[in-house]
Amino acid sequence: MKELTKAEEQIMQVVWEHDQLFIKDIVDHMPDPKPAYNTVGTFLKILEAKGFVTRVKIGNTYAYSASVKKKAYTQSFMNGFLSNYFEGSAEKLFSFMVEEKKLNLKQVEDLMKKLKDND
Amino acid sequence: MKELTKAEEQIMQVVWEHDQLFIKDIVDHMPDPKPAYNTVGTFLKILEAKGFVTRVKIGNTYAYSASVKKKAYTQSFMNGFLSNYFEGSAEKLFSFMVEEKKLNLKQVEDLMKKLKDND
DNA sequence: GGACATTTCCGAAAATATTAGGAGATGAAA
DNA sequence: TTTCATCTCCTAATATTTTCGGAAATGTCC
Repeated sequence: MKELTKAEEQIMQVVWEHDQLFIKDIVDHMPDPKPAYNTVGTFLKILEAKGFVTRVKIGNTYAYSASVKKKAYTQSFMNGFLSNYFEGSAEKLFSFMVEEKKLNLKQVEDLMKKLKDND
Repeated sequence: MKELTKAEEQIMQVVWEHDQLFIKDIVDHMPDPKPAYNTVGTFLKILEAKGFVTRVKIGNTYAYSASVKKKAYTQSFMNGFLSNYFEGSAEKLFSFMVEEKKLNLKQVEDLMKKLKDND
């Protein structure tokens, strides 16, 4: 899976939030300082070439939507993160989060109960 | 905390693995294709300016070591990852890892026992 | 001392990423 | 039908990142 650059990722974050949207909608949803309309257009072309978005003509203009799901990208991004910082081990990341107080054990227990019920 | 670019990060990964080392040692530890000696030197200068490494003169040459600990950088990198992909929630990342079969519940239970004992 | 290897420092070329303007097309508004 | 706004496509400037060569300094080996 191709990687996203910072600016590309920002666009994708907006695209992922919506089913389908026009360039101007993307601009609207971008955080300030908003990029120029054409800047977003350029990135969408790049993202289309990389296979991250597709567009369809609606009326006389194009609407864009994500072709790579956020989940899939997250997955691959996480694998990189795991391999660079945790020797590829999710357990190590888990322990790290507990140590760093991102997760506390009580929360984990509750979550585990819920997850077990989903089995 | 400043961000590392891809190439800078690769250097840091090597520096983090060792207490202190010379440019040529870093080159040796880089994955193929190994960068030129001077390329590594340039990155070390950048990394020093960014505050990630320090150097001390040993004999007539410089030895480098990390001034930002891997743990600290991991922490800040993870926060970015969490906020971009999990609305800042470590619980969501945890659930994601379980769903994606990176973690299974048995492993987590075992780990939790260990972590509790450390309290 | 002269040849060779290593290191440092400076500078810049090459590659990549980011930003956006201009021109033409198209449709809507007066 | 002229004018205005919007959208697309093409193009290129700018900024950042990545890569490394050249020259000077220093030490080593005969």
